[in-house]
Amino acid sequence: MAKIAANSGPSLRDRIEEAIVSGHFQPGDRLEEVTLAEQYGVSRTPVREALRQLQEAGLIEIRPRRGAAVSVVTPTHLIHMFEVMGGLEGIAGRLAARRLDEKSKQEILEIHEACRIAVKDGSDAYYYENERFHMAIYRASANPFLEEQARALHRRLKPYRRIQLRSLNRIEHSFAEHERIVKALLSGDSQEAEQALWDHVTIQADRFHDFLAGLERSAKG
Amino acid sequence: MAKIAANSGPSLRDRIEEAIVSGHFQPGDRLEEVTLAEQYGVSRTPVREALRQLQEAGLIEIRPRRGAAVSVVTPTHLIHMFEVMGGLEGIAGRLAARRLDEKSKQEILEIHEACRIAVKDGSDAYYYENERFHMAIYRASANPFLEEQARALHRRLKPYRRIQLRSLNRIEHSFAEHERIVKALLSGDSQEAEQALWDHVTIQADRFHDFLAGLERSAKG
DNA sequence: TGTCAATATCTTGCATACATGAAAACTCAT
DNA sequence: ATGAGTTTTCATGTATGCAAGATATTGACA
Repeated sequence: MAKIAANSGPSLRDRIEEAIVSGHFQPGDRLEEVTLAEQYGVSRTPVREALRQLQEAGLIEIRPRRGAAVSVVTPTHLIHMFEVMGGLEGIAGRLAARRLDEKSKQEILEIHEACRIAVKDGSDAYYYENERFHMAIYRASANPFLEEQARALHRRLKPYRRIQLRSLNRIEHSFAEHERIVKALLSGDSQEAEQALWDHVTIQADRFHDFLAGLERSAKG
Repeated sequence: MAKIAANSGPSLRDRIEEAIVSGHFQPGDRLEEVTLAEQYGVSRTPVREALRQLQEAGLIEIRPRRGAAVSVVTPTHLIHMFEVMGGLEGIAGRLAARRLDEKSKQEILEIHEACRIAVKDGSDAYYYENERFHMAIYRASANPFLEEQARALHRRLKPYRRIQLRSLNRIEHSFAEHERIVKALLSGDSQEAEQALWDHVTIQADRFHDFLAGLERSAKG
């Protein structure tokens, strides 16, 4: 756990969250107030406040008198989270198909083309464009509350999405699913858009499951 | 703002949340740390921690150096929240229809019968049984993460649900919608269960909209 | 040598004091 | 009387001290 530079700008809560989703703090790591306070160059009070917020967001768990630790996410728990993500994206798609205005339409098409190019550039480029694609759909739902909820969960699932994008042919398949989504949105078919997004997201949970199973096999063999 | 008895048990965060959703603190009310600390018989530190958590949950807004205030929920914002609620309940229904085990099935049927009886007893009894009905569906989804998210939002929408239950014939209509939901769940029709729950929940947003329009008309007339 | 218990250390939970910035009140000039 | 500038007040943001509980360590005994 290297020292992290102290400064102003993003809130302490955001900075610790970033350290968690980026993997700097691993699941199960204990987060001691004094240690964090030293690392970020502040006192315990703001650290405590940040930890309470992260607890509310579900990223860490605080047990009375026993301190905070990064939430351990089991594969089962992860599948549950991807189901909710799929549900939220599904609603976003349902609403977006009905409410798509010219601006959002252009934005989604533009990002979709960027995705097409990124497919050839490999994992990192596609990862970035894929993120923009999903954010654009949230926005197109014309429901800021939904957008906020979706973004929060999306962010929390970030590390796991990155892993599954590396699996075989996943990028090509992902892009094909995007095409189905775009088609549904443009034609205003809300039912199809919802289903396409649900499938697109929950398949990631399946892929992650496969990934873990593969890990276990190679560890044992 | 009457003094609230201090004791141990539910966390301060939960107690303040209860005071907000029950209407003890109204939207727009400023929440001063020292005042709350006195009311609950603690110091500012735990109050601050609770406020940070409630901010994360969206119930209050904290602006730097300007303190905390109960979030003001506009009708538009409320509709957005009901849409997300409808989406979450829809997913719960979709999953529940597929995964319904004997225990959940019996529980839902039992509560549904209690609802049938409560229809005649009026608003308060039905309000209570209705809540149990929805919780049972969350549980039947066999997705604890979804259950948690749904419960949190359900709780936040509590006050507005109560209002709309008072509108004309709403209870009878609500119960008819429940029957459609139960039927879909029992027949394992996940698509229909999802749609039924979406309709059931989002119609509440419409009713609330009508309610507000009526208020404005009578205020002007 | 292994297990259990007593003690020591360490970390959290809460309270309080001080610093800082914003809103309100007040003064003065026009 | 009104508006701008200044001052004052007050709430928030942060740091630190103290108490209580949990974990780790050490030692005794079987």
